[in-house]
Amino acid sequence: MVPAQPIPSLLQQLRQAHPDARYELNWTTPFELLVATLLAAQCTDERVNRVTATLFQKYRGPQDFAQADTGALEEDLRPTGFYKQKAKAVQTMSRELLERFGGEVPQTLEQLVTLPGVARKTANVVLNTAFQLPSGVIVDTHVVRVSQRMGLTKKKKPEDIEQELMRLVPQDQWTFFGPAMVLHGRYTCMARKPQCGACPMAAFCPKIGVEEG
DNA sequence: CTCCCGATAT
DNA sequence: ATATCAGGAG
Repeated sequence: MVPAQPIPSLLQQLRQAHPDARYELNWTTPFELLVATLLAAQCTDERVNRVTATLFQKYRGPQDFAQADTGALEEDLRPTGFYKQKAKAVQTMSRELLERFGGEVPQTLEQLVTLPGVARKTANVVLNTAFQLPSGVIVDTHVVRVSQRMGLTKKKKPEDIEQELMRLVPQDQWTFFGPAMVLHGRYTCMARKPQCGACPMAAFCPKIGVEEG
């Protein structure tokens, strides 16, 4: 599909609005970012950061998560929601990381996606952010919503939307574009009450299906 | 498509 | 009190 406005100027405006767009999860190693991104499923980055601040002092690497008591880990992860699934995912992911990848976070999307709890969004966050690799475009709930509102896509499925965005946006922009769209969705183009009056991207938005804002 | 779940906005 | 937020697996 053809976007309402040319992509180059859209990217330029987006860069002006979010000059140093980056993912807002706190991490010090690729492994920590991987865990934090797993925990971020259905949960705000802010809450994940509160949990990981203490979590990463207690669990210093995949070894610690692999050997942890599952019940204790569940309690540590409780505030992020879906804590039983997440504890299981983090623990089995850590074990597979040790067994199959020598405890190192793999640097390809194909390998990352084989880990439990890791799908394209999580893999792209890790690759884009920790390794600066343009493996794909991060498509989370914000990017889905913003892309649709801006008329960049009419697709519904995140994977289809990612394909469309990868086609529209030059690859060397992907690691900027994803995080910038996330920030725009989080702070301006919100799901409930989009700030259309103060939106820097308004010129690129057909405002179709956007309720009063 | 349903389930997983706590936290915050309304 | 209840709706909404926000990914992945089965």
